[in-house]
Amino acid sequence: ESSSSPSSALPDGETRTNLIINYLPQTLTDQEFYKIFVVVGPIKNCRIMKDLKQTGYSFGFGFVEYQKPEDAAKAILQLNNLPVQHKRIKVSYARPPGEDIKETNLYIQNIPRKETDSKETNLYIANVPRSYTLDQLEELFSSYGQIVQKNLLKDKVTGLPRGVGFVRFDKKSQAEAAIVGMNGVVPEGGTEPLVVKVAEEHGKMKAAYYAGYHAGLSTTRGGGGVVSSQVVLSRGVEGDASATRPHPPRKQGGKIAPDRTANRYNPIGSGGGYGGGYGGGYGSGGS
DNA sequence: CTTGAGCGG
Repeated sequence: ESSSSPSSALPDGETRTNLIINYLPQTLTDQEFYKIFVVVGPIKNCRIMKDLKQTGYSFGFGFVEYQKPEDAAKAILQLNNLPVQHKRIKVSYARPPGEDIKETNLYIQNIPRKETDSKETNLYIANVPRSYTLDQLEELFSSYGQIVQKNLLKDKVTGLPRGVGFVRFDKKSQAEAAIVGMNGVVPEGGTEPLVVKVAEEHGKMKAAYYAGYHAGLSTTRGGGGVVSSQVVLSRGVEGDASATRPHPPRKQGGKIAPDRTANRYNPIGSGGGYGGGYGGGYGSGGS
């Protein structure tokens, strides 16, 4: 097997100081966040990403930039999978902002520049056969790329499968290929053609609500965008030529449903101007 | 019958 951990390990001898932390509990505060990671070494900057536009709720991930690369590496080893409240956080290298292709031995041309695209990698899948397991769902889509996250919805009361699931790919191109390849396909063990489209983003307000952010924002309009500001000094190589190996499942019955894959809308009203913007970056904590 | 949260600044 050729398992290359995408974000757990660095390509070659590259060093990075910037980490992305996933699966943060909604209730985790910036202070707690900082305290978890500062034990490894001095932090240059860290931040939990939040939707300050409306609710201020945590997106459930954040960034930690160490001053020293060895501390970043240490943090991955020591803090990845660390139980925090009801979750286990994931600590991995953040993607470098820019892409410097160093041609060492090879001439590389026409490399898609932003293949590391991060948005719209999450797919909504309906008409999943009720008998399917998570693994089967993954298997159904695994030929299109690395699946980084998956989920199958169950009925709240009965616990029975709803025939709706989600699959998140590492790259947008993989998700696009999966839509083209799987939308309208009747999977084995199923009777209806799958509906595969880019997932929308609901549940954010709900998450905020449960997190206790519902102070008084029903009519409040203070859009300003997502919290931000942090320094970056990592730049590196990422000659990702990951395989999109062909292993397309067969389409059955020739019964391909017409797809409307361009149905995305943003349920969250886009606010206007800037509102309350408080920073709150941690770091610069000397020894 | 679109979840929980995998990439900003």
